[in-house]
Amino acid sequence: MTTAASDLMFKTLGDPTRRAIFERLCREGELTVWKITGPTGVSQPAVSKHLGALKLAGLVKDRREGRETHYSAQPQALASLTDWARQMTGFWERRLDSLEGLLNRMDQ
Amino acid sequence: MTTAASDLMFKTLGDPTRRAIFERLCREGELTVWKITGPTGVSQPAVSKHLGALKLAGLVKDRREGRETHYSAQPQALASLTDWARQMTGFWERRLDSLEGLLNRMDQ
DNA sequence: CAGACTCATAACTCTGTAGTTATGATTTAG
DNA sequence: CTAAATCATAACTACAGAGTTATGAGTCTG
Repeated sequence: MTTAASDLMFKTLGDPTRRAIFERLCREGELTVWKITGPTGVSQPAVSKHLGALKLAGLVKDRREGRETHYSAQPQALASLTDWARQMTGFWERRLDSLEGLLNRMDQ
Repeated sequence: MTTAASDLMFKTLGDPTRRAIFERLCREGELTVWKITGPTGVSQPAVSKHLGALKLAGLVKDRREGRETHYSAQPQALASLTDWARQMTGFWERRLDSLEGLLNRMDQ
């Protein structure tokens, strides 16, 4: 049960600001905290906290270089999310299949 | 930009209780509010509110029958989620490709 | 019709957390 | 060495929302 992983994933990506930061890192690649803070509309400490949460969920990694920290996205982490979705759809389809089977048996 | 759809999706599935309800509907199929309330550990009004949120996000549909309401999962709605994930991974890979191309050109 | 059942809504409380400002720890520049 | 720059942490505030109880609306039973 990877529920624990996807649990943290959903919780982390639930916040719009945090998700916007992650999206930008996916589009633009590695960025410093300063550059990320720019268009977000929130303060630098707020951005740092969001980056900390994303890192805790394994969605980003950081690399210190002098006095600046570079963050980059780790989209592979989204696998636990798509896995969960696939699993949910699977349960649903299997139910349809068994229903179909039942109807077929009733037909005979 | 399907950001609006996936925005609501993430927000809705962000709550553990709500996600547990959705998972159960995927596994067990159509259920009444009463049956859903059972193992959740929360009150019936709380469950009703969660079901309302799930319905608003298009993740479940309801069917009234006498004095009881039957809810069932709509896993197709998860498409906007996996689409978003695919898009994010796509941005990332495209960046790797262009980096690779750049390195190749520098090699020559 | 009276009463039990199922669900939704209203009104309210309370906790989690996203935001703030202030400050400290490092690092670069002059 | 002093000052500016970059980021993280601490302490605090404020609000969204998940939970509660109480109640209403609609439905079946006897």
